[in-house]
Amino acid sequence: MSIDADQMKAGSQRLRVTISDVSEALGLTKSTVSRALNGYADISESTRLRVRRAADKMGYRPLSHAQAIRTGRTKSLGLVIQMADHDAQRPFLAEFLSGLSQGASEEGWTLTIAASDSPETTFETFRSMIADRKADGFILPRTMSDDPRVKLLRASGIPFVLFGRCEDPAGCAWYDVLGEDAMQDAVRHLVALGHRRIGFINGGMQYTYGHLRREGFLTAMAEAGLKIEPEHMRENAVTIQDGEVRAHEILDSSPAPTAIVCAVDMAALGVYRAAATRGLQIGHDLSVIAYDGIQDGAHVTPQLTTYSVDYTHSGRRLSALLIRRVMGEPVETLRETAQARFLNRGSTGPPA
Amino acid sequence: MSIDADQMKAGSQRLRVTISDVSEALGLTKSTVSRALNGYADISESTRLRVRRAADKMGYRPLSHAQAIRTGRTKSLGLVIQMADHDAQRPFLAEFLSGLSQGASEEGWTLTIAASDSPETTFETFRSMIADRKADGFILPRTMSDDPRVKLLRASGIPFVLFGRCEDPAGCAWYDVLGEDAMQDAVRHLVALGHRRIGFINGGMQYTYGHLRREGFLTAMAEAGLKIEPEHMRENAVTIQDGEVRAHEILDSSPAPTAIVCAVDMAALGVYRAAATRGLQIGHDLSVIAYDGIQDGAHVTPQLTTYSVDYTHSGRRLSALLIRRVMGEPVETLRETAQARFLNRGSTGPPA
DNA sequence: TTCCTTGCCGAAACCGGTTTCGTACCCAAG
DNA sequence: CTTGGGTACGAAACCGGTTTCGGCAAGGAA
Repeated sequence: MSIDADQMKAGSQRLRVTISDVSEALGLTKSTVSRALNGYADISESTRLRVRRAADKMGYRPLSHAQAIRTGRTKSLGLVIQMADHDAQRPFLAEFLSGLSQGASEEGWTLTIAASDSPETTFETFRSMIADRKADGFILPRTMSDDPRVKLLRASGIPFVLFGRCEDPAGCAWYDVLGEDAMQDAVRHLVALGHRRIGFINGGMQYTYGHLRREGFLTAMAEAGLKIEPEHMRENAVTIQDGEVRAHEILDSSPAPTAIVCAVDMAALGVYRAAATRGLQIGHDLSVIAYDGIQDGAHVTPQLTTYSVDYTHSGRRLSALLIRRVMGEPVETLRETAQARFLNRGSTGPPA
Repeated sequence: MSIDADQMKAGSQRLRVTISDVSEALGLTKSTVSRALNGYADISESTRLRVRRAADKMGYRPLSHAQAIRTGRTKSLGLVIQMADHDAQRPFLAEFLSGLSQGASEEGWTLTIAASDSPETTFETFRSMIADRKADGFILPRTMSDDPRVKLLRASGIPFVLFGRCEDPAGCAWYDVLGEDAMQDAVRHLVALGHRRIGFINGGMQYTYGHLRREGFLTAMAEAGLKIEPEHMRENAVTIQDGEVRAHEILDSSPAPTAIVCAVDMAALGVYRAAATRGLQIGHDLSVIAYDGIQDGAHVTPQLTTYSVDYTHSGRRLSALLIRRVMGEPVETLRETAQARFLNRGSTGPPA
């Protein structure tokens, strides 16, 4: 008869196995069992094994909130979703959450989330989660250049990890995908195809990624000896509508660029629309390369050439890093970056 | 000097106000303070007020995990996101989570989420969350006709609330939007415009909503004295691609319908594509009415006429209901339904 | 006056763990 | 044979709350 069966019979939770049950079954004290399971040095290897086995056999699972009262750690990671930019994060929110959850549960941790409808309430949400110890640390997606969340957490001494990077690295652990390298690579790709006039539609400039991707673009342009035309540069495009508007502006210039690099896929889909309106054929009259790898990019014609980010994996890494941070590892050892994967699809070609 | 200032000064958490601090400050015992704050009857109104005020002034916030050890309640709501159908839920996941979070935090509860990559792991995810008491109850979105999650939770005696309805209402609390009424209304609307041949593209038939919306459609068709053409009926379309395929199939029939009702917006966007391919003008050559109210529906031409569901509000109600359920209210009093809101936009017109 | 409620609060146990401290035991060194 | 130092575990305090139980004092009925 399994533990589950026992529990079911008891209705709900009567027969939960506690640490006392384990210790009594072994003729040891609670303290010994506790230290054995937590790997203390003053427990002999033999009893450690004995305890470990008995605990497993009896189906003992320590209650994290019972541990929390003494250790102060809830074993839960906090995430505050800012609804203000949920339009921008909508395409990968599900994958991202999935990754975070996987990374957390692999270590027996959980993911506690809260949503804030406005930037002002974001602060209050953090404060109350911190005050109530609802999370041991926080994941901060969409890092901004001057991020108030970072200031708050830094001042409060609460561990956190960025999805993105930070100019002032003090106290900051992070995971990021090198968007600047992707932008650079995109330009090189277009140059190799023969393009000389290349436009750039950037994403939100309040975020650090905006500046980084801009740098990447400019670097590659300079490297190729190409001139930067201000009329070919636009910013803050994170939706299809944004992209469409910016694309028209850029294509109104003369000479218009023969290719456009977009910092985010959504903007690129807007470029598709603008091109359709103008009778331009993507991949022929106008080349487009973007970044993110959202699903919709595979469902337009031609398929969008882009740099794909694995948001599931990103989430998993972020959770892993944050857990290590909460457990006391120094931030310096908790910084990872990765490269986006190039999806060479149909939206590029030699200039017409 | 505020509490926050005290805490900041202390570095991290040294000066947390405990219930003992409050009781000592008042010359009472912990037990009296506890009962006063929790509304026990054997505390006089005057001391209750005194305690309440002192607690507020001192910034006392009970730790939910400290309470949990005795009460057994974590004050957290569980949500397991099934990645299997995340394509279908992607458009409103953010709003939904936001609503859930709002509803939870309004009562001082939190939202704990986990993701399961496959239907098989879903079960395991629930089991481990239950075993570890990570949540006091669960929200079950996308209710299925024969839902294994319901069986599991019912058998375990764990409270839950459905986003959707259940044919066997035993132990089920729920919140749902009456999609069948919307489908019915959609048909009436089209009939009023003069349509006689109306097609129907349904969503996932494993879900209860599939059957309900089908009933709604059929009821209104019968009511209008219109014949049901099997060639005009399709199912299991939850993505743009699904909708596109189904639309072509239906439009290949002859006589083809002059209007199509879709159970989900995504499918309707597929109908737009099929229509474009065939040179049919939506709202003129072919009328379309759908359901969900996703953002994209406002960004196609013509704008999609649809029944809009407020997923934020739905989430908020679900949290509220589940909390009441966890606190012991009987399920019979915890069932709510609402109507979708008709967005009469550009995708309908009289038959050509 | 006495007795019995009733109202209101204190004392202490309890929840399920963790952590500090003390100590019995064993072995090697003096 | 004593002494010193680890090793490995037990005893008990502790974390921050909740809940049971008991008792004191005031008030009403007998």
